[in-house]
Amino acid sequence: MRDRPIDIDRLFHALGDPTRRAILDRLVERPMSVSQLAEPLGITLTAVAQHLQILKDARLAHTEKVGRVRTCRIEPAGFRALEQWVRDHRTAWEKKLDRLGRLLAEEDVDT
Amino acid sequence: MRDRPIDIDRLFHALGDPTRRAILDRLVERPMSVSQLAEPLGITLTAVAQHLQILKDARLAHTEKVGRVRTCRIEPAGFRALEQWVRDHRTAWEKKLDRLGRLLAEEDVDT
DNA sequence: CAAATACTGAAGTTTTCACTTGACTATTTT
DNA sequence: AAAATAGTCAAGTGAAAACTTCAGTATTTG
Repeated sequence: MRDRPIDIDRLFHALGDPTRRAILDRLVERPMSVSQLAEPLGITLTAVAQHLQILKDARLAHTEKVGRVRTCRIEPAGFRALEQWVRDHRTAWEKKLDRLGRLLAEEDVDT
Repeated sequence: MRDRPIDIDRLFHALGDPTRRAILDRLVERPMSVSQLAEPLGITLTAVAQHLQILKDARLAHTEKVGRVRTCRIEPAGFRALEQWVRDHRTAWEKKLDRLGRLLAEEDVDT
C-alpha cells in the first residue's frame, strides 16, 4: 500500500538510516559543510547531499549556501514532531497495558 | 525469537510504514487474528504476515498461534525503546539549542 | 470423511533506496 | 587567468522493500 508520504512517514524514514542518524549526531555538535560531513562517512559528496535532502524533507536539518559552501544545521521541528507522536501514542499504549493488567488480575481471581 | 537488544534501525523502519502503524493502532484496541487484521487493509494475508514479522523483529508486536489461529498483540518493548531513544536525544538537542542561543548572544557582544 | 478456514512458504514482480560515476557550475585561491 | 575547491545534476546500478500468486499444511466444522 504505497501511498503519499505524510510527514510522519518521512520522519521515520529519515531516522531509519544509520548514516543519517550519524549526520544528525555530528550536526548536534556544530554546524558543518557538506564536505566536512562526508569526510568520516566514506561516501561521496553526492550521497551526503542526498541524505541531507531527506533530512531536510523531514525537517530534521536545514542548510544554507554561502559562496561555494553549504552549511548544514539541525532543525528542531522534526525532532519535536517525533516527540509529539510518541506522546500521542504513549497514552493509547498505556491504556492498553492497564487493561491487559486488569484482565490478567481478573484471570487470577476469576478463571 | 532470541531476546536481542532492540535495534533502532529495525524500529524506525517498522514504524516508517503506514500499514504497519495502522496495524499497531488496531492492536492497541484489542488482540486480533491475522485475518481480522487483513480485512480492512485490502492486502493479502501473506502481506500482513510479513508486516507482522517486521513488527515482531522491532518488538512492537508479538504473536501466538493456537490451533489454526494466530493471535497478534502489541508488545510494549519496542515502543519503550523509542521513548528511550527520544529521551536520550532530546538532551543532546536541547544542549545544542542552548549553545546556539548563547553563541548568538555572544556574537552580539563579541564579534 | 469432506469442505471450509486460517494460515505458511517459496518464488516472482515492481518500486524505492542508497549509493556511484562523470560531466558540469560556481567560487575562491594563487 | 589558471588551478583548486565545493557542491550539483542526470543517469545508472544493485539490493532491499512491499507487495503478489500459487501451492501447500494444519485445524475446525458440517
